[in-house]
Amino acid sequence: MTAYWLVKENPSTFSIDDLEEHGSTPWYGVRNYEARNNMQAMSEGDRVLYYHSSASPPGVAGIARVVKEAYPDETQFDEGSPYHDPDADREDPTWYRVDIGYEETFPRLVPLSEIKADERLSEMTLVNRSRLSVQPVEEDAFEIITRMAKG
DNA sequence: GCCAACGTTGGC
DNA sequence: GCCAACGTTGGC
Repeated sequence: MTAYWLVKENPSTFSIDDLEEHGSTPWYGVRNYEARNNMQAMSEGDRVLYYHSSASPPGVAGIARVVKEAYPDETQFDEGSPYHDPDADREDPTWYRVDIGYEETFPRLVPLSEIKADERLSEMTLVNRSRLSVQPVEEDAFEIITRMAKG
């Protein structure tokens, strides 16, 4: 069964236009346990809201898809990487990534302010736990936001 | 650029 | 195991 997620990225680092251009990308560098656990729970084909954080305005820019399920994030072993983790063990990696593929760019960005203002979305993790960068989304919320983008 | 929120680290 | 200090995220 398809599940729904939301991932955040600063668009000056990797926007949805960059994702469209590349087709897909490894989602590396996540160093938060809960976010990692969420990635490990993803299945190929799951749908993902692509959120632009630290943008003006911040909001959901489009839809992506899980194209490869969780596998070890090599950057944890790379001493030259900002994501290097000196405690990481090759036999039992700490950090994982998934691959995310481009699906569509919304005709307009759905700003965080509108999501916060909509009572139906008041339970969203995005609204209540602003710092979690990979989070599950209810199917209803996914549909509501998709409709807001096209409505 | 500021600063509140909050996850993580580390001393005890 | 508690909790203060610290660092980072991310909205504004």
